Amino acid sequence: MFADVIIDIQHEKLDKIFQYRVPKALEKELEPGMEVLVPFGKGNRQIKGYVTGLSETCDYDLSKVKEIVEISRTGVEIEAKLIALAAWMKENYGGTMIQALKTVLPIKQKENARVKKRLRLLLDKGTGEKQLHYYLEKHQKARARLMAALLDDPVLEYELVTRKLNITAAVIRALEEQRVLAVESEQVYRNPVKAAKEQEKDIVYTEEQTQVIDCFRKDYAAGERKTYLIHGVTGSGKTEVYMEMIRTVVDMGKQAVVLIPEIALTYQTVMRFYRRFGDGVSIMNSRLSAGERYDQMMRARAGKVDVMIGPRSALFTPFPDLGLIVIDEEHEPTYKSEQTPRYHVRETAIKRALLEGAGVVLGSATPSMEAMYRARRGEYTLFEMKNRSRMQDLADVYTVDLREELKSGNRSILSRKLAELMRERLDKKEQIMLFLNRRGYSGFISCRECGHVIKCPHCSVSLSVHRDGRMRCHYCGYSMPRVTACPECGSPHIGEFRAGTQQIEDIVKTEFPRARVLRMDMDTTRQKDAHEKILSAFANEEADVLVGTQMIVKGHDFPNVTLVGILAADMSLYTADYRSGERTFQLLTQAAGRAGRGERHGEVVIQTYSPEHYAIVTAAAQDYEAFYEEEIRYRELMGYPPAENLLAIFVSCEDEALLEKGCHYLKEYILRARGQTGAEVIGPASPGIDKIKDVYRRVLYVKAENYGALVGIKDRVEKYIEINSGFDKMRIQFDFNPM
DNA sequence: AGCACGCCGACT
DNA sequence: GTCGGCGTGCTC
Repeated sequence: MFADVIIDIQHEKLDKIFQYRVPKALEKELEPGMEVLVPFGKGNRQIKGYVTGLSETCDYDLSKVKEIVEISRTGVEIEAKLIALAAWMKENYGGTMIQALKTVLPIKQKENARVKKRLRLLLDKGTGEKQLHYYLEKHQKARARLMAALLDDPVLEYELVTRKLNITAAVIRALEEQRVLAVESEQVYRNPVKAAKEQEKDIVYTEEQTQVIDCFRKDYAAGERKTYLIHGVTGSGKTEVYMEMIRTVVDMGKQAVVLIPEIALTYQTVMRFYRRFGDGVSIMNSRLSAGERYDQMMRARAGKVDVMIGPRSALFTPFPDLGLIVIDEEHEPTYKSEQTPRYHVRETAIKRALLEGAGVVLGSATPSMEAMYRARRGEYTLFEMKNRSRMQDLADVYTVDLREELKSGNRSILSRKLAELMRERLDKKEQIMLFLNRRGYSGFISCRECGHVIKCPHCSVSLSVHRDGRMRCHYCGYSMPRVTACPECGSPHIGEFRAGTQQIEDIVKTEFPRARVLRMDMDTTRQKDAHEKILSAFANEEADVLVGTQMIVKGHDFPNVTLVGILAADMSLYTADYRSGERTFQLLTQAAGRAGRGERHGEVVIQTYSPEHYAIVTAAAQDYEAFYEEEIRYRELMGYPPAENLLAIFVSCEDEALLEKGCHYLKEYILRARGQTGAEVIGPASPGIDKIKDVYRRVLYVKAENYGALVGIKDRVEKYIEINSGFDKMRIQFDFNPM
């Protein structure tokens, strides 16, 4: 028997799998995930490694294969479980084991911490120069080079020295022994936020909250570990429920992970957890350096942390006894990784919970179609929280038909209704948010008179305009020449939808010269902290109107905002993918939730060319159920997730002709390999942008009811491209149920 | 990362 | 010749 082992050394060149023979005595015992001691290199020095897999065959020169020395018992089970999770991720999302391990294991991130290694000169200027002359005399070029650099700047980055100055580790070690320099590495334990634990006054829970908490406690005490979905409207007090659940597991000596979309990780949220759990809370965010992040992970591993709060990556916190995983704002697309392995946090969290005997809680005001679908099928336990805990009523929502505006001669981006309400607010000194939803916008064609949008006849998604003037489907590759008149009503007012935040800012300034306007988009937030600055300026009422993209709808509470204008709901409604309706509903619901968070009543204006579209009708009525029913019917009809499963295969290559050929062969192969699974192959098509940095890109979609069938196809495709050298020059990536 | 090997200039 | 420094390549 042979074992695949990864070596616990942080270096790129060793970042691969080594095969070892398994001694007969260990055959029974050895399992993937175990830490082992293996001989390595010329001197057979013994080092730590992790077993990632076992096999009967070996594809390396047998005479060179060495034997595992022993199973090392020092490494606790923590890593073993995470490695098992990595193996599952590799299997279910594609990519290599190394890629999976890198996303899962904190040890591998240590190399980032090492980047922080520095060299410090220990000699003063005079002695240093003498030393430099000595090296020059002795013709010790490398040492002289390093010495000269150190005299210029007594502290140098390790990385810079080895890369730019071409100095090997041997030279650095020699000078270190001579006490010429010291190698420093940052190894300080830090807890980024400190707060005294305050005794929070006894919270009074609503009936709904109590019911959810009690049900969870009962299950948990009975040893039942389930996945719960909390569908709770904004303001229903989900966070208190999470905290109470976490309390339950923490009191049992277990730990909890709380996942939050990066953007929602505000000071306010974090402080609430601090007040409740004191120093046992630890936070991960993108602001932390790799070293700090590693420290956090090590603190968790050592049992010094009870609750880890953070985005996606916090899911892999190496807790000794994980009890609960909470995923807040479960529907957020940031929970899907954009790098291989393209895992989804929801599915991966459920898998981790299963491996470690933990529970999972998903929460959202607008649950994703996937989560609700599973809940309806009984895979998750569903809780509904329909009442706001503080006495706030829902905002009034007006839908404005932009076609009517055009007919009555108003060509402005601000409808008469919106302008009128804005004037009213400005007089009352209340604040306004104008929201231009551009996420995923991809240049669709729509008629200004009747609202008709040009869609793919096969896939029922919008066609996108390309540079060559044709309109294309990003799923199946269907294309047609750009139309000049509306095929429905014959109107010539048909074209690409264009509007930017800049333009809107200008219009607001001309129409309301006295209003103070702030703009928040990619341009104005490029600088560090600009994001926070703009939001706090608006919160301090330094401006009357905030114009922005989707980034303004998350996080902060603005009690003085009583009017929210959604300028063009269609922008997200007609992005070229099957999730556009869902995304629009979520964004509109969230944006509407921004109005009237304080004492005063809020109003929302939704401007659209498609007021009859179900996503808009149901969002205006704040009716999730109705939206879900309509949307799931569309998904079922078209065979889109969650009704069926979709595998995207991205193929890229510098040679366009080769790429076309490769895609063709790949499609042929999949058609043969699919067998009786009933899988369908669509494409190849352009994945939106068909060329990045001179590398051409295509995408193939495989649709199947059964997820396992897709995994099977992925496995066979991986083997097929490995065997056929024709694919050597192509890069192939898999993405299950892409977002 | 850390070890061996081979190359090269300098010193005996 | 030999010695030590330095760059390179390899590790199942």
